Amino acid sequence: MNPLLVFPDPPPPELTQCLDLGGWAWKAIDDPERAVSDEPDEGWAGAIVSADTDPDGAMGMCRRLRSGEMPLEPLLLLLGGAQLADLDSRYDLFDDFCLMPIRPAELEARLQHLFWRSGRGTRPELVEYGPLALNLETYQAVVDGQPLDLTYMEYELLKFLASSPGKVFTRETLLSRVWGYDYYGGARTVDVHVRRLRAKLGEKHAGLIHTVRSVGYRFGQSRWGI
Amino acid sequence: MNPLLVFPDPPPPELTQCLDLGGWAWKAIDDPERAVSDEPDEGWAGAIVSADTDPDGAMGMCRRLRSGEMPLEPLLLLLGGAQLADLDSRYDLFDDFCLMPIRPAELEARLQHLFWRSGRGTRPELVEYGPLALNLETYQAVVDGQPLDLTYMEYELLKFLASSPGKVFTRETLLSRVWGYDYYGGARTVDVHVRRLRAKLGEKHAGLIHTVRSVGYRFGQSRWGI
DNA sequence: CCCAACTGTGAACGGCGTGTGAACGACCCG
DNA sequence: CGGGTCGTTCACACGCCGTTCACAGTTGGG
Repeated sequence: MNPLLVFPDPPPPELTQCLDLGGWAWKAIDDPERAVSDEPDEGWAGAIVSADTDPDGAMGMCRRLRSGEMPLEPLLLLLGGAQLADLDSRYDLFDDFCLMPIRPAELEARLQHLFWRSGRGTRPELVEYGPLALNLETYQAVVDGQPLDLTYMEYELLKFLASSPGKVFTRETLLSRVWGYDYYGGARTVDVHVRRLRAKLGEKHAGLIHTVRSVGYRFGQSRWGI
Repeated sequence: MNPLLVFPDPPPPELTQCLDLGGWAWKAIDDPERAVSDEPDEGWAGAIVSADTDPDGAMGMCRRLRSGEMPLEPLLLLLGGAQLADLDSRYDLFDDFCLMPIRPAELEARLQHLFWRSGRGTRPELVEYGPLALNLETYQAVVDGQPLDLTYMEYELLKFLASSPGKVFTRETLLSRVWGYDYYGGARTVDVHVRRLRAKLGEKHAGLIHTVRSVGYRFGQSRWGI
């Protein structure tokens, strides 16, 4: 997922701890200018501004993030109970707030709720390996920036393989995990799908899927560097 | 000001104390039916649902208040820290939540923020994507400057799809999010509505709604990342 | 070097998911 | 009560896509 913009730098340790625990990507920024210059290619997923150490700087940061031609959303404000009075008639500067000290479960719920509200739902999960990237939300696959036109089963198979790079799967395992536990069909089905996947991956990347003779298939380099 | 609907009856004393202190008008309701029958002439200003004594009843109340043809907004949910886990994927049932025990200043700020949002809202009143534009206030849809004559369900479906361009939605997801969480009906309903939407969008823009075979539907080009 | 086992490949079949037209039923309005 | 609108359901046809098969190609061991 795109990283969250976090202010200030360094952020409160209890905040970073919660974010890391929840699996959120984030990047701390101290200077409003950096919000633009250091913006990731895919843009910010949102922002968390902590007002505990530098309230004025925090509110200034909110203003800057909201004033541009591309207002940053969603924006979560962290503050102490004593700062609640300062919020009056400044409701345009943030989308939600959370009182310190942080309760991890509350922070997580507020983030989830914010992303749900913003229409993006929960964060899109990505599966990446080298030149290959799978977006589980849009059902899109990309190699070297080129989108792949995969069918449903091709996508599911590639997703399963790429989720465990280096691991060898037997045909039986693939059939039961990708096709379904109760699936009963020929093992050659896997071969054919692998062949089509390699064809669509292109000559350059067909080698991403290795054949392990007498065993099955493996995605990506072996973990032992073979 | 119109009164706030408060659940349950009687509400927690610390809640009524806060509301009275802040000068909010309110009226306690214990039966979801009463939400309609006892509705003031001017309508409810919003709702506060407390889940501390009867969590299941509270969630049921939220559902009822949100399911009608006129969903009640804004809705603030009060709950204990232990109930945070139950919120998962129920983010459509409330607009904001507040942890117990209540801190008066926080409750006040959340109410103010909620009413600010519902008034001039951070909520986008426009949904735009390429040649398509939806005016959420006037329920009007426009493609290439040409107004579309959409029915209610067509509009809701298009709005939901266009709010998350690129994301693939299963028919089940669309039924639960557009038609309602408790809707039970055939998945082919979605197909027919999509077909009519494509027809009204015209041959030129029918492709805005893509079919993702074996999965569902997607609006717009699949953008990478988001 | 030879053979057996395994895998890649092309083609063909068949199932199933989807598009489409039409009909039904609920609801509103005159 | 009758006409119209809108949402839902049904039946059917089409075409994609998963599966299977036969055969050619490849690998590795004896």
